[in-house]
Amino acid sequence: MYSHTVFSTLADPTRRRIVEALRHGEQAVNDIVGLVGVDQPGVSRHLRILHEAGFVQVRPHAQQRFYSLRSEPFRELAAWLTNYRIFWEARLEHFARALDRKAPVRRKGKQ
Amino acid sequence: MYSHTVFSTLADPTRRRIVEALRHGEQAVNDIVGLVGVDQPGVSRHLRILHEAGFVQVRPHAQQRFYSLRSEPFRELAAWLTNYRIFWEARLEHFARALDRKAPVRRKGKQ
DNA sequence: CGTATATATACCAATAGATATATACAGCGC
DNA sequence: GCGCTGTATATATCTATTGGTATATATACG
Repeated sequence: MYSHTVFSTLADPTRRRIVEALRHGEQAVNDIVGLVGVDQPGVSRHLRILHEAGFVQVRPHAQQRFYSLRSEPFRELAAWLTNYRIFWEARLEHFARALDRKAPVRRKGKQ
Repeated sequence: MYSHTVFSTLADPTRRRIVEALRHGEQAVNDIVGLVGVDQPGVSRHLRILHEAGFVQVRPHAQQRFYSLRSEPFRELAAWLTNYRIFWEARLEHFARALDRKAPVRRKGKQ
């Protein structure tokens, strides 16, 4: 068995497409199949990896299984990235502005 | 030839250790060897991949080559992560606070 | 109870990536 | 010029992952 990390999980382009497909809400497996262009067993295998890595959760309903994203790995990624924030500081303003609603940034003209 | 993405580049733990080793400034190849626990040719091969992926730049000096981090891939990663910010919003305060020096967050006493 | 549908798993061939060993090349000091 | 050190590349081997086909399991429905 192999334990995937956040990065190795996202290293596969098919899995990134699946994550992308789940961005706006939960999807049944077959819906995902139609979106990512891999056959159903392939999608199921990737979903298992995504599940083991904590990226997705499942909600069974009838014969279908609805997958949706979990937040933890994204937080982990954000935390990792924080260590390197000096390298994308130039874009921090952008970033910060994205948070406006939640915690407005005080622009002080570069101080 | 294989073109690595930001994620597949970081998928390898040795490369993450190399990036980590470069976090606080440039290092010569042999210094990195001592830090990451892989033999020198191995480090060189990983450095090549990191270079091709835009993670590092080189400054030759005498026989040594000093490697240092570039910002672009980190910005790319941050941009990707932005699409999923709804998933780590809970931690945004933390995040935002990390920026304090640059753009202080207006704490509204949790509102 | 039997059939259809949705999903998961097993097995396979092909491929990609990692590590180590050996080798080549370049700059420096003597 | 010669050897020494630092760095890069080539080769071989090994392991892990991918995607496909076929099959198994589970739930719904008539």
